[in-house]
Amino acid sequence: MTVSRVLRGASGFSEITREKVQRAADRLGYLPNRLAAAFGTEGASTLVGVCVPRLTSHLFGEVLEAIDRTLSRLGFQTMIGSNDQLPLEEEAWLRGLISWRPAGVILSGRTHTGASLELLKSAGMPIVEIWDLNTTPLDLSVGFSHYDCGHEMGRYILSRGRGRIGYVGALAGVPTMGHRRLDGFRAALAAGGRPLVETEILHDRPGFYAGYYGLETLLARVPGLDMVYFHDDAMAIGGLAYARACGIDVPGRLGIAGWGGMEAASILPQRLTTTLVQTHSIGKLAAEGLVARLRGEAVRDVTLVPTRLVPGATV
Amino acid sequence: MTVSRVLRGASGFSEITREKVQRAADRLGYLPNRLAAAFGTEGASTLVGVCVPRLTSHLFGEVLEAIDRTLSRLGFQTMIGSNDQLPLEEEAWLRGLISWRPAGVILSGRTHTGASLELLKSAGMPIVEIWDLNTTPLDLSVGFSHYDCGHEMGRYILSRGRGRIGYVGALAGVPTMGHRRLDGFRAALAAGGRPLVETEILHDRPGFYAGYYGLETLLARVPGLDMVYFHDDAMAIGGLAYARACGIDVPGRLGIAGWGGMEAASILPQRLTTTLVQTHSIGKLAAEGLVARLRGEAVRDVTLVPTRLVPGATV
DNA sequence: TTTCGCTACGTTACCGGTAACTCTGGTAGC
DNA sequence: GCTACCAGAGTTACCGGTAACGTAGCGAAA
Repeated sequence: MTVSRVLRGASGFSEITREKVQRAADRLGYLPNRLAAAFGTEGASTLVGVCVPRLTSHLFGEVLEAIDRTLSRLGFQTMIGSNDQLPLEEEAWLRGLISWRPAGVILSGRTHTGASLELLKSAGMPIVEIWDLNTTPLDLSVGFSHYDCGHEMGRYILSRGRGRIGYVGALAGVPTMGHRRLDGFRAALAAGGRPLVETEILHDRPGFYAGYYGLETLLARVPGLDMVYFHDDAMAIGGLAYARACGIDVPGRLGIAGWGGMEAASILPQRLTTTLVQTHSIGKLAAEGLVARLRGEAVRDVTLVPTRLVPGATV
Repeated sequence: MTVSRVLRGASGFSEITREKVQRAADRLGYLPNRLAAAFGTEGASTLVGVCVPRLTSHLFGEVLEAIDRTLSRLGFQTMIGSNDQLPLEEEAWLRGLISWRPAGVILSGRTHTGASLELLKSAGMPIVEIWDLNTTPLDLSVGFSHYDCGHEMGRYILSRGRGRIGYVGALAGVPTMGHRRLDGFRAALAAGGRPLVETEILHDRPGFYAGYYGLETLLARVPGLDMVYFHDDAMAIGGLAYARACGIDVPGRLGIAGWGGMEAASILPQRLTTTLVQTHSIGKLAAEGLVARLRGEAVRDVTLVPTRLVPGATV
């Protein structure tokens, strides 16, 4: 017990004892068994589960990195999972996670299966929903509104005098956040009296190729478009590449806008019109909020991390 | 015990009992406590630690995703860490990991501190070193030779008649694998009688900006270069952007080559000369090798995953 | 002197799954 | 009829850290 108290930094031992214990621990290379601690003591786990749609996305990579660094600085370990935006995958991962009795969990998105909700409720741990802000969160939410991103871009595009507007998306049939941006975008255009003319939503994951071929397909179907909004910057850059390859003048004949703020986008010959997201802040705030809740501190349950529309040279 | 046997799929129970147990488990929503299993029983952990340099790199994202999917398919959970290529960070992470008594660990790179080696040895678990192939691995190694990548590119560039050759790198002072590629590159050029003229190794992380400014700096110092090899594709694309911005003819006046195989590189106006890496194979083989070792199956301890130099239109 | 309160340290029990062992009833082999 | 064996089920102990409680020793207050 005395050893346990010393190594945990609890109280109830003398300075002399502390030193003796510390020396012995160092000499033996003693590593405490967190498994035993987490197992034997309710609420002593330092394990946090984080589920993101993909591990290959640069944006989510930044979020994940911010989460991992923050958690590890606060003495926690990160267990990851990826669900390809599929709630059923999330549920399966959650089942595996909860059997480790983690201290908390960070989920991306606010679409969860009924079974997931049951699991989360019975686990009784802090939950942070990130990325797509949930104003009525399960527990905590940190993020922004994808709908508003799309809506803001719609209004901006109208203000630039565009009238025949299309959209190129990805991951058709999957409840991805891009679809929420499209909803907001569509609503803004309709409100401005210039409804969205056509969409091309591929089944592929978002990426440069998908943007390239998506724009090709869309323009083949509706040649007269003067503006295309893309699922994200990677796709928009692909679209730009297609336009350049076809000799289509951007922004003269065709405007292009993306979303997400990709480093590559800013050193293109033309700066891409896009929306910047504070990935690092989201990850950091999510991790800090989770830990604050664990410590019983007061936490704001809904944290909006603002995005910023950056006018470029492509609209 | 009977319940434990049924749920583990061990033997020693009748079909009738199996069904009764299964029904009761389903009805109660029973989730086994892996913490208890891993804690109480030597070698029953299904936790695997994975340490990568960064979570924001697309290449490592692919590796990580392949690892995570493979492990999760085989019934394991992934605990991550990132070390920014710093062996000391790896050591700190390793200390935290081992206190969870994991089943195994996957490390990227083969540079480890003495304390890390001690920790790994005393933990006595399977270790997979990935990415940079270690022909005398701690346990297993899956990857390729960065030296050979650089060497092959050096020979290729000489074969294209280039003579005044420079290099733009990143993460100066950090023992990153890019430096090994540079070593191989330098050796190939020296062997061909056209030694490397100059290098510009930034302190920044690799990225588009770094490539852009790195090339600018390098050319300001040595204007007469006719070829520049970059740390990776992201930086090479940044370099291409700089060349385009300055009206430098690529590949006429300046050749550019990258490394890593980035999706963006293949839809640029010019296809980038680069080296493709089979990230997915590396991740999958690493995870499968780890599990095979855990199961006591025979495993090849060194697995070379070949890379491929792709001649583009920029050299 | 007695009692109280405090610090420093020790003892016991518990968390949940499972290895190792024990027990029971039925059956096959002699 | 007796023994050996086995499948199916139960019992006990253990993993290591820590909450809860116990105890010794000492100074201060009554």
